[in-house]
Amino acid sequence: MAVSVEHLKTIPERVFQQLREAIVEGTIPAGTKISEAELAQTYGISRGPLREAISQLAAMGLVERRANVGARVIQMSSDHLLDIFRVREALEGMAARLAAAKMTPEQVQTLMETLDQHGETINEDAGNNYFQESGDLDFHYQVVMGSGSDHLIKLLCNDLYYLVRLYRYQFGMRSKRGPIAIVEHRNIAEAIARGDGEMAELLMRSHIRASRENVERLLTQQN
Amino acid sequence: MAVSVEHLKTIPERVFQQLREAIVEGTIPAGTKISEAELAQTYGISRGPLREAISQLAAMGLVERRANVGARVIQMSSDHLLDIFRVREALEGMAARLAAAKMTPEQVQTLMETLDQHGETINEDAGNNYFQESGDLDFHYQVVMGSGSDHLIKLLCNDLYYLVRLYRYQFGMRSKRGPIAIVEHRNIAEAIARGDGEMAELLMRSHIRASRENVERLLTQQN
DNA sequence: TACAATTTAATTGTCGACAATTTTAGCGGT
DNA sequence: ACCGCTAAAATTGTCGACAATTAAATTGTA
Repeated sequence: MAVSVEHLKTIPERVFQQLREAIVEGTIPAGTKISEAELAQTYGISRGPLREAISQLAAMGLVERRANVGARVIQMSSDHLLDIFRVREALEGMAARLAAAKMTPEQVQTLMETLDQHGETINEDAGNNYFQESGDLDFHYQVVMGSGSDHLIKLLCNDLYYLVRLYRYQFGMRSKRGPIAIVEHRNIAEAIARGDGEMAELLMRSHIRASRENVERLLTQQN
Repeated sequence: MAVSVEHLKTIPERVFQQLREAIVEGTIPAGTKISEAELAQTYGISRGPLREAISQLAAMGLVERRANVGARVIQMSSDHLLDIFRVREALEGMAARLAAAKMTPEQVQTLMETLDQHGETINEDAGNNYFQESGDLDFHYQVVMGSGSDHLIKLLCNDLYYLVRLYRYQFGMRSKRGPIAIVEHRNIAEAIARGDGEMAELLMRSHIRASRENVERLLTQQN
């Protein structure tokens, strides 16, 4: 997932992004203690900027910080995970509604092409969950961007989606909902394309709810 | 609005809260440049901890920060304000739905008593918007807490509600929806009390949407 | 050996000084 | 008087060292 990088002017920003990626990708495993001295040396910087980066990570919920003790990479509980789905259902439902009203024809066109591509990918390679999951976020990302809401974009694209990626790594569950999700995506996109915000929200919420219920099933049968 | 204060152990936390309150209350007016040197001297601290506090303010959207330039208190645009309402509609709708399922009888009891009190206050003193507005947030606060969702609580109570308070100061509009809002609050509370999550969400969203449309009207006729 | 208290070590929190960047002030030319 | 350029001042970014707190190790005792 390429992230626009143009202005990593300041050290905290750059280190924040690097740490965020390392945590999400699992390079720094869940529960790991974030040692300031160690990381400062690793990145060749002072502890000041590093602390600011850690604060940002704490603010978005990727690490938990306790005064005079330090920060640890969060390890997600089932409750925490299901909670995220509920917030996504609310926010992305609204995003879909707004996208139906505000997306430009070009954006809709791009969205459709993305879906076509996902459909092919899944046929060619039914077992590969990587592209599947990555593609899933791609779709949601585009819808949120299409909503034109700065707050929704910030909350979802800058915060929640990283938690989603983290959970996918930590729980590592293969969903098998891929083909169904593709169809649901297409239905949502068509509602957006015809400007039916009400329906777009309904379908998006239903889509995320189904995803949550699926995860809920996997969690209960696995414990 | 009393905030639990038990552990303002570290300087950044304490200063963050103080600055947040000063900004929301208008003590530091909109658009004001946040001078690090000046504030550090004012609070009698070093610039390090102060910068962390400013980062937190930037993360929650109360100030805007630019590298090598500094931070300024945000001045809310109409678009920004309406955007907040849409996010609130989505999040608080979900909060009400969850609250209907998870609120304890004691919490419901407290909620009802709060509403009784608001009703009296408004009758005694129909023109006083202070208690009205303050009471409004009180109600929403209790519902969100009742949802039991850590994420919703964080997003709404720790972030968005401060922006709401800020906008109420910056725009300073007297809504006159007070009596109507009270009735809407009561309907929402009753839906929650009887465990009807679907209806609670519907009513909450309708309530916030009405509030937004009212603000929208005031904005267009005033410009 | 197990446990508790005390001392030691390691880690986080805070500070003051220096470096880099931006903004302001001053100057000369047209 | 106005505009562009240069230099100075002010502000933010970064660093290294010290203080305060917490976690670990050691010792003493039952």
